[in-house]
Amino acid sequence: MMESGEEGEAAVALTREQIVDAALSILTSYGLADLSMRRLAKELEVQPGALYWHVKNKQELLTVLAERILAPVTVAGGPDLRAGARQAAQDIRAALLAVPGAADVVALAQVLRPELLLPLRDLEAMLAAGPLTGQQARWGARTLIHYILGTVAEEQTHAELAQAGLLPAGKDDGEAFLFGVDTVLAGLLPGPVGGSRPAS
Amino acid sequence: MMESGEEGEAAVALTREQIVDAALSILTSYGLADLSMRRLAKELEVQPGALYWHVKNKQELLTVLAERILAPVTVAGGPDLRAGARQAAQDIRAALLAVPGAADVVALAQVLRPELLLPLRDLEAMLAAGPLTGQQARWGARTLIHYILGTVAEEQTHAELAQAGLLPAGKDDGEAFLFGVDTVLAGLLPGPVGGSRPAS
DNA sequence: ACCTGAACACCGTTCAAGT
DNA sequence: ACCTGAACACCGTTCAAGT
Repeated sequence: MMESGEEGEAAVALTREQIVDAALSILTSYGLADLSMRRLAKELEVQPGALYWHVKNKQELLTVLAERILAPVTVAGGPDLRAGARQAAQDIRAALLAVPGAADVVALAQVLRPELLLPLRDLEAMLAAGPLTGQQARWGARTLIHYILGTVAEEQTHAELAQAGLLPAGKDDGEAFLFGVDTVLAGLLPGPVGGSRPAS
Repeated sequence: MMESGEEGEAAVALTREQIVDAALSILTSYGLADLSMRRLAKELEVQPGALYWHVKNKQELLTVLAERILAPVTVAGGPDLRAGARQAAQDIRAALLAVPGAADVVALAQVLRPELLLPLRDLEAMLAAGPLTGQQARWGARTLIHYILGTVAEEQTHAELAQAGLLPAGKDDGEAFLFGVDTVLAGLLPGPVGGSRPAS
């Protein structure tokens, strides 16, 4: 009843997809500190070396993980540039917060393979479609992205240490986050006079 | 000729200061990836376990390292708030860039023991001395700090990977950095009309 | 083509025992 | 008081050899 050529009790071949799925699952359930190649191999019931037939190394794995984490985010440009960028920032933050350690993983990927992180590129494209010069859009997007990754990385590190009992638990402060986003956007896209400083 | 009670060829006692000095030296010369407790012990010619009599664990060591890295920075408030904050941001960045991996070390310390990072607290105090409310100053300072740490962490990760041959070397982009700082400050402290968007 | 087994060169941390 | 020796429970990566 075997379909193709395999024999004996050898399991069907491990795939790259399975590895990434399992990695994301460990990350989601146990955090970045627990995501090791050996732990991952154990979860998949293979020897650690087996993983290296499917991925080049741990960095490459983290890079595709970053891509997956941001994949659900769609950055849509509307008529109001400031509102659109604000929404994008909020969506990116939400996607990151869904996965412990995601901010660190994405920050690494942005150095290693920034071209894979489409939502972040879309954010830049969105800003470039407004009144800004190309360089202003590029630098402005980077400013926003660094701010987002920095804030979320801090939140996630705090959460990780709190879970380990090393720190009291902190609150999810979306209000402080938006204050920063609005500050950057006000500096980048000055609107009507008097309305440029974000409300507290 | 021995001054006090020690005998034989036992070296003088290891001190916490020595440990921190050696750690900073490894960090400066070889980067964060090479700063392990074992490597540090080897450098000091002691067994790894000896370190744990002087420091609680690696995290505590990194925390005091962060304090030391930022120690040379003095945040001085002048008449022009925006200029002062700009200078502070630049000085903090310079102190971080002097030590590979410093941005990551400081980011960890800011979660673990933010009260030890005086220059970062001074930056907040400086903003609080202006027209901003307490919350605006607090959130504004955090926005700036997250931006600074995020940018420098990216630069340093890039440099580390470039040194390992995994990436082409990147340039020290102080101009892009200042664009971001000016953008945040323009959003936070809107000045005369028409002068609020940073020059490209 | 895909994986195992085994090794290499590491980690952080603890702790009895020594001086 | 301060440190050694030795262990525990891990890492990422490579690679000959097997199927």
